[in-house]
Amino acid sequence: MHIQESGEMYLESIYVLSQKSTSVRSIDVCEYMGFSKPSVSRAMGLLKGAGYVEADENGFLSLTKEGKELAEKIYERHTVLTQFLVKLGVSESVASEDACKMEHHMSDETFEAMKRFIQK
Amino acid sequence: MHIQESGEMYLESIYVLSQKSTSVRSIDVCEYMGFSKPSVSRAMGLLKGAGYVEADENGFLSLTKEGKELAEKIYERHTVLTQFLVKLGVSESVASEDACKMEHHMSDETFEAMKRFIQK
DNA sequence: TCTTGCAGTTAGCCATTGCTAACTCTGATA
DNA sequence: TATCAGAGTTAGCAATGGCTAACTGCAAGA
Repeated sequence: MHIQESGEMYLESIYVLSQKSTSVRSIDVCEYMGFSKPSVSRAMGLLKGAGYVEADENGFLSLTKEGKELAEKIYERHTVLTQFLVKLGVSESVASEDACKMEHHMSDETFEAMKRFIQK
Repeated sequence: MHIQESGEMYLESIYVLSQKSTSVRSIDVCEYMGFSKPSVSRAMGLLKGAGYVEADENGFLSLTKEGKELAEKIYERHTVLTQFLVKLGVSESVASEDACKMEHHMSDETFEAMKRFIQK
């Protein structure tokens, strides 16, 4: 199942919020991402349909196995890319900001090369 | 004047084509980018309106001062980013492909850091 | 009980950016 | 001269992904 950059951002947000709190609702995603309720509602519907997200009867969101794998992948890219840029001399805040944008636009090969770089 | 990622790609294409040939037409941009004539036609209209591109009475395209500055900036990012990734151990073809996507998504600060890295 | 407020959904708008179909215009050739 | 091909434009479709307005449904407090 193909997923867009925006879908990756939503998954990553749910993943991050899940680590800070035991329950994540759509409204938490709204607040975290700065998007409106309808935008998040539609995105959740799409991600549910694609099998990445589930919601229980109270509307609490959780990632499926596939959703979690993808979210972890993106989140790892975010953290590695941030560290990588900081190691290159970029300021912490700009590094995190750029990581957020660049994380969706690189191949596994490039990512692995950056990972090797920060490990040595 | 704000410009989208797609606009940057069009400017970069015109810039690259201008260096290979003395005259660049819309149809050359179509062939180079793999887009249809209407897509390129509309993009040229927008870029003309935004003051980045001009066309003479024969339809030959040229970049304005602002257009050229922007195109050069993007093109420099492309070449520096490609070299940077190759230096990190990424294969030439993947480096160029990723550079094409990432060049639109990084701050000046990150770009300068990458430039410093390849110079040492 | 009635009302109020919060969470979520539905309907529909808008911009971006690709596309095809079909048109115009111009210049070259039969 | 008449036709034909190439370049460019216009009109309009589709998907993506934000938005607001307005709705529903529920739970808690007056």
